Amino acid sequence: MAGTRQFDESQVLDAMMRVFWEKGFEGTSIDDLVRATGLQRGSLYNAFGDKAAMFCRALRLYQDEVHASHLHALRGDDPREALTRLFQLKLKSARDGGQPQGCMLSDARRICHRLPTNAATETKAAAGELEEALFAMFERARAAGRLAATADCRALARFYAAVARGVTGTDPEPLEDIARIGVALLEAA
Amino acid sequence: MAGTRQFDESQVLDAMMRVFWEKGFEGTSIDDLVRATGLQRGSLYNAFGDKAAMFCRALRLYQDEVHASHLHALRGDDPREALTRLFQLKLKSARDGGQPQGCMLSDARRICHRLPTNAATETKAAAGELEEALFAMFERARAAGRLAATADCRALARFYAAVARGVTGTDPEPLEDIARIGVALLEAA
DNA sequence: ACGATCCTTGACCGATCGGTCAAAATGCCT
DNA sequence: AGGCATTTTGACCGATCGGTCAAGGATCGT
Repeated sequence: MAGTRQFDESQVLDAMMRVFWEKGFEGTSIDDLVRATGLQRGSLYNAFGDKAAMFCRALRLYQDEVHASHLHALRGDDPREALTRLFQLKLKSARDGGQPQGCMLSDARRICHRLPTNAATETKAAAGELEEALFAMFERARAAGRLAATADCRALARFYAAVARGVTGTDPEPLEDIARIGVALLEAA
Repeated sequence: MAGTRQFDESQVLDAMMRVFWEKGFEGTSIDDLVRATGLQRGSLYNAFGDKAAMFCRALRLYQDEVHASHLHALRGDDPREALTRLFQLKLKSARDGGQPQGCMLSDARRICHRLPTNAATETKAAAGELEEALFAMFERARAAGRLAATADCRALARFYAAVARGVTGTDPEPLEDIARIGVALLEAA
């Protein structure tokens, strides 16, 4: 029963991410993780370090899986299509129902003083990535003539980043409305 | 040193609200509240009940102070003015710096299963109040001819409620941009 | 085959958690 | 003045917290 790793690390990380995502850092106990992963206490500590390190690894997975797909949706220079793709992603995950309703990043920001310093700065940076991706997309759109030359790309990016933050945990039906309005209002800009 | 209340309940509630607001329900210990209020453990329990009850009282204060002012901003039938007032409130509290950056309601929703059932439903209801206030305001605006007759008030309300949720914790400068865009885009609807 | 190395297991640690309680102290009512 | 009700106080409770560790078993290199 020992000598070599008895578990798939990525599966374990996925289980940990779900727990942290759903219950938050403070609300998650090591025993919660033991139950969710099927591993024993000591194995968890041996593999990852301490609770903060476990959270960091789970957070990175969260960013890679959830966040990265959002950034990818904002490719291209057509703002209407890009925003539609972004909202479609949100809608899909809202309909799935499988995932928790909160946002791990917002929880991470609240408790970042209890994390290693590099993770804290990394978290802050990640929180701004969506705005940057939106900004870059809007600038491409303006250069391509799909957006008025006078459009304030920075302000638009900040605005739609706020919308994206605000829809986390929203039910599918209201989310459809929000997506429709979000795209429709863009036409005016 | 006893026999009659030695403290001002509203002051104590205000202190408790700040702690819960900043650290969240799970992240707040009774000792935190003891330190913040200056009261002793037993006095807190004698006055309020248990931790969940303390949180409920603090949450109600939060709703009355913070939430109610937002609802009040949405009076009248001029959507541009109403939204401007709403954003101005957010901007003011962002500049104050005195208040924590998170949203107590979102924390409350996460841990509502640990609260008395009535508080849980009350919390869910409160979370929808802003949307309802926006909806009513947009309907008044449409009736007054300040909004296109074809405007989807429900969808607009849901959209701006998402924006309002999304700006919590945002710095003043980006918030100004968001407010400007939010009002400007409305003109198009 | 054998020692070095690594992983697993479950008991265990001190600290802190939310919550309780009896005793002391005070104010109120008659 | 005197009994009653209420608040304050600080010690105390069992449960749970995050974290550690020695013992035992399995694998690998030689």
